[in-house]
Amino acid sequence: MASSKVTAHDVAQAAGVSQPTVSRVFTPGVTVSAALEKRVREAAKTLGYRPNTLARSLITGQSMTIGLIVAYLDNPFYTEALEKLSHTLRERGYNIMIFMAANHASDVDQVVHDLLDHQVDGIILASVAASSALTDRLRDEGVPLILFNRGHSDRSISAVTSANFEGGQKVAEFLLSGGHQRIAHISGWQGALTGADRCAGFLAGLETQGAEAVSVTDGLFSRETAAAATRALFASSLNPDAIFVGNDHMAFAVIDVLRSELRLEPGCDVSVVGYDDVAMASWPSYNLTTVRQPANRMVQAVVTQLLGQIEGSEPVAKHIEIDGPLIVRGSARIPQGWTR
Amino acid sequence: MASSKVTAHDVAQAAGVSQPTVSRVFTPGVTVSAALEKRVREAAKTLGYRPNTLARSLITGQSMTIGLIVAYLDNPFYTEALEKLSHTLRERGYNIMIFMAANHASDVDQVVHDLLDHQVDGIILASVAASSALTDRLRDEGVPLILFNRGHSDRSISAVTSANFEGGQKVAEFLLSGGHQRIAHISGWQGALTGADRCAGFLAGLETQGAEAVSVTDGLFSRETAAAATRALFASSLNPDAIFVGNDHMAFAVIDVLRSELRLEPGCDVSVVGYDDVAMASWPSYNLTTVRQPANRMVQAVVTQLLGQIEGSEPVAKHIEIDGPLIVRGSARIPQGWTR
DNA sequence: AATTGTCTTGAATACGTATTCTCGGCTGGT
DNA sequence: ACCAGCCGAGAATACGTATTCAAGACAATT
Repeated sequence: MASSKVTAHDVAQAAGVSQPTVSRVFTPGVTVSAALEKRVREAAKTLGYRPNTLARSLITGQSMTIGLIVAYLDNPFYTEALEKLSHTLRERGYNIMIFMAANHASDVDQVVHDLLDHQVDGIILASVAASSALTDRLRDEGVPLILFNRGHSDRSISAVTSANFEGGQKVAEFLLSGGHQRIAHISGWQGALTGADRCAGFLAGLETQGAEAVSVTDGLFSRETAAAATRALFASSLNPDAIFVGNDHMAFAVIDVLRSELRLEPGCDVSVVGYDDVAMASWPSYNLTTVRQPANRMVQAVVTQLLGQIEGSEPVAKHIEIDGPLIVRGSARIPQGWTR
Repeated sequence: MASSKVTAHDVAQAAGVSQPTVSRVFTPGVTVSAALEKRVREAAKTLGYRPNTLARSLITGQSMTIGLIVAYLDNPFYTEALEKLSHTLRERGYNIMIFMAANHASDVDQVVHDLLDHQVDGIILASVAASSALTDRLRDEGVPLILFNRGHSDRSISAVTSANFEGGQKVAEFLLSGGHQRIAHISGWQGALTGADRCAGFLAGLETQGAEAVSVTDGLFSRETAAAATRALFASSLNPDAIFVGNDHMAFAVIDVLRSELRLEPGCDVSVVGYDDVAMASWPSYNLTTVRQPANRMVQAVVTQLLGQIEGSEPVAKHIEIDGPLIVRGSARIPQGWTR
């Protein structure tokens, strides 16, 4: 059967052909006579030959590998995305080299360098910011980069996000239609465009109807920070009747505090709206009204754009925003006659 | 600064030395005179040189890459483990190539072959079963394999699990001490040793005290199946007063059904115990009593064992079981004077 | 029938690095 | 002062494949 290391030479010898012929048999799009191809394939099969991807990559310059950097997986939105990314890239023939990076620029830079050493064909940054030193380096190396769920001021680098500004607006409209008077916002991390845009859209949406938030706090995309913000909010005299939370992950923490510490029931005593629509949002315990980020379409967009840049069919960088609907559940009062 | 592709030859030329000297500078454990080393490092820095890992791997036969195959990430226990694995392996100088595989043997085989083509130094299977064809192939190639949170009857392949049998026993003891009379079990998938061992330990624990489960159903590690099992349980005349659920992920579904459909409060009307102690188990909404699987220690064990087999310091395969405590929270009645 | 062209295949080379081998120079011991 | 031994660096080679180049066979065109 298969011995430990079978090379193209071994197969060539067994089939009575030259090594390049073996290579041609395993290279799509290259033509070999039917007779030889059959001999080669048989020899390869009995010897258990499989081409060495490393050697192939070394010469073609294509590793067929994508580097993926993720900051954290606490937020299930990213695990969902990771799962879909993995499947989609695999369908397209690419592999994933994954790294977890703390969100410090130095750590990210280090990880990117590691990826470049491995000759990855492209890099996806999921919820991680890219320093300009880093983008310069990548441009220089000619390795495409794309941000997932993270905006970037530099339009020359690609990014896929949901329509965060519009999403924020939708929530504002929904809460105002519900007749809420004292609306608070526990925002996503303001250091990220994702968080800032949702916040800006929300505030703009309120302003359109002459309203204003009674409180805006940065929840830093963290459960603990959001929980603390909730306690502070109700310890003050503000007495909010609605809270828009920058993502579902934080919204769950807010609901937990409301219910178990403040004895307030979401949807009755206070309205809570999140952002993402992760699977857990539909679980009965939370039943969270939230803006859906369509992970499927976002992942498709990321893959299409990135591989387009790699393979040259879509060389120009793009910011892609994907619109998502407001999913109305029970955690926030539903306006009379709301149909949208 | 850095141009697109800088090779060791370029650096050698710039520093006025030979290519092998450059290689030696970047190979730990090889000695080069201080003067030359300095010249080489400076030239490398100004040119922006970094060694090409592919070329290095091709010749050394070490890719410094570990293949990781995961079945699903719905269960947060695995995302937690993935995060820790990533950090730990990176500290040890290894990279991760990740694949999601459906739990069909054919899919796993395909993925493993892809990994082998990439010359990975070792493979981790997380909650995925290994066919014997596959283990044979790996043994033949000399690539170490280790199972994470999955047992295997063949003792010649390594595996790290928690002490599932003992964990099940602990739950039995706890529930019996709590005076429960009609105890049901919604087990983990019986096709996996992990699920079967917990179940066996649990039943054995009951039997020790002359008790017996009123019902045992296979929950298949799935939320939907567990939810359906719960409904069936209470639609019958069994009227259980305690349910041991095969993992936390399913236990959350069970609690959701109990509370939102059956109007039963866990910890008062029914006791629910899970297994894993994922982060969510401590959230106020669930507050789940559960057996902790110490992800940290399990990951450490996986990495130590796998790298030991790769680097030859620990060549013999091992089954490692890691004991975890029962974490008592509010979802199950606490026996009088329980201190353990 | 002769010539042009196409198609197949083997020989040679390249990819970028690590390692073996060799040689020159240097140290240290007598 | 001489020689054994050692160390450091360059030349050559290897890793396993894809690709270029040249040559040969054969079909097609005039």
